[in-house]
Amino acid sequence: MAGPTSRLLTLLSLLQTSRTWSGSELAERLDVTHRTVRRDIDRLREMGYPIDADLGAHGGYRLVAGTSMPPLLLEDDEAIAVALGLRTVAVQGLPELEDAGLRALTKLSQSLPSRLRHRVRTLGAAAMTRRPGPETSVDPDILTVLAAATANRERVRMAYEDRSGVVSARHVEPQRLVAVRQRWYLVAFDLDRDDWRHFRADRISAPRATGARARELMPDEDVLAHLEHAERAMAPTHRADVTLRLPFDTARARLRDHLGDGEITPEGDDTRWRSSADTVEWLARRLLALDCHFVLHGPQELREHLAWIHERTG
Amino acid sequence: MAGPTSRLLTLLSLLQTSRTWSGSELAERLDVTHRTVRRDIDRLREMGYPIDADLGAHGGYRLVAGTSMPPLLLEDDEAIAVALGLRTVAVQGLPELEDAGLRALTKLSQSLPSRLRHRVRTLGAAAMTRRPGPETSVDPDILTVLAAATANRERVRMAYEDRSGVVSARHVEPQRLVAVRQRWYLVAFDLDRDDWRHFRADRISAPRATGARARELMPDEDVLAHLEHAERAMAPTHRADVTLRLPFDTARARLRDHLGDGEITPEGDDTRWRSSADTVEWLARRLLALDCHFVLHGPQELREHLAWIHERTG
DNA sequence: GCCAACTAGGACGGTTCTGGTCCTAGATGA
DNA sequence: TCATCTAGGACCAGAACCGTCCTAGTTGGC
Repeated sequence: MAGPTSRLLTLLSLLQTSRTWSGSELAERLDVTHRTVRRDIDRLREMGYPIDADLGAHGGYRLVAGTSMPPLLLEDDEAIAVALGLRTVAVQGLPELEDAGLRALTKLSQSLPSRLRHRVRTLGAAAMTRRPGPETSVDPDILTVLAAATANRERVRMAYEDRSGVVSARHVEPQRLVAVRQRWYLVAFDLDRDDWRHFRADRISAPRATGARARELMPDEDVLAHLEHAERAMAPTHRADVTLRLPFDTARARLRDHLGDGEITPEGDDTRWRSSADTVEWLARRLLALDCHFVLHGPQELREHLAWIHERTG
Repeated sequence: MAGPTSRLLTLLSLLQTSRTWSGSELAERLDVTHRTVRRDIDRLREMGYPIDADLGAHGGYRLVAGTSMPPLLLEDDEAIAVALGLRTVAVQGLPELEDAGLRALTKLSQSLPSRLRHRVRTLGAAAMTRRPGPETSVDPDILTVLAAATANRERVRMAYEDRSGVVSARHVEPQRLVAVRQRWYLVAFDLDRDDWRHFRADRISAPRATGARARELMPDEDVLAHLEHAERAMAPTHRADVTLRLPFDTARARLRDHLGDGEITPEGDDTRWRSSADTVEWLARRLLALDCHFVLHGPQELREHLAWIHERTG
């Protein structure tokens, strides 16, 4: 609590409580003079965190939206809420965001104090009390272990149940964890079988990082190619056909890095997009997430579903 | 980017990516010497963020779980994922956590850059494509505006639709925003009617803080009393009867600050709890969130639902 | 229309912190 | 064994920090 650094963090956390603080209040809390408080405020502003000040009587300081995210300083229960929220996003989130959600969740889990970790686990179980849902769901704990091991390039031991229901112990070097539609796949080098394999995350149990470093490396394009056929095996049941009011390049950029995107072709100034999925809900979300105008050519179920959403969201 | 403070934040954000970083890598990234990196690491450790180091060749630093949450440094897409996750937690989350979720969401929304804000909104709409659900849902944006105004003690103008469907403009001083079961209520002083009122959040539209300070103040116990009868009017349809394997005081503490908790009475070393709600799902979650052993006396639907959960979660 | 209560920011000077350049010690894997 | 890491002490010049003065400008209330 001595240096100016931790004081700045405390100051930031106070300002994040979304109320105004007068200089005197802050000075008292931080145990420094008014002058130093203002110098600290200046410093935060220089660091890019915009702080508004109300002049005059009853004035004060307030953190407002800027151009970049300030560090989030969370209380215990807030951290738990964030962790639980991220579980739902990562496991059954929006396309394009499953990945970000999992990254954030891993980040948070890594530094989550153990007393909170336990609460997240029990509350997480409690939160699963709704909607069985057709989607095969994955335990978020398993996902975070895999994500951490992948990022850290550590070997993993785990149990895997293959397509025919046989469970076997595996020793792998994780290469990439990727969401294809609403399923998570781990692409890894299988040390026993001495070859690259992909594993459906919902069939993995009890994974743990061994601490040993992974050695094998696979270029990203090979990872994608490797998943292509998992992709095909899924036999999606709905097929959307849409004209996006987006230039081809923009459309391709927004769809970048996702599998199961189907065909993307230029169509005048617009882009034609044909994509398939298991549910119209998923197609609808994918489409809305693109955040652009579009003309839907089919199928009818998707059109109805979009109309229903439109009606609900105003 | 000059001072040691922003360097420490950068260092923290690097260490949060859940991989190990060698001193040289960090030195290069932060543009300082090895020695300084180690001094920075020491400083972080002194501030209470535990950093593990692997000795020897291929060693490196890694942030591990400690006793308190380090500031979360999020990328753009991660921030969006967190915001979306929190929306679901706050709007239809677990009892005891709706409040924390909303606090965190308000915190984050307040400092969310506008370019991200827009994306959160469209993606949020896309995420609502599932399950109409019986619960009356609230727009998270409305909740955050109300929460910020309440925390900041600012007056609010809004439109309100009363029980009979009549919409009127209101000018109020928000006092407290509280979740009773799965509904949010705003307790506020109505400036036109010159009296305290409570408003169901899902009937509020287009709220905006005027910037003027609120003056009236109501003690917390009065707020609760004021909501009591909203509470009664709800006519819950399920009534749980449970013996909690918890001392009376502990049970009361865990149930503290929540309305609709029904009766809590001591029963030997345990505690008897009778509570009602609209859905068995809610009762189940409430019960599981207590994280204790219990004996269920009824009703049968709840017993079945708990069995189903048990089966699903292993 | 004045005063109290705020933010904003300059000048000064003693004290502390910072961060590079030296070291040496100990752990680890190839 | 050696290369490659972390750990940490000693030194020191320069930078920063922070309290104690100031003055200026803004706002709301009485």
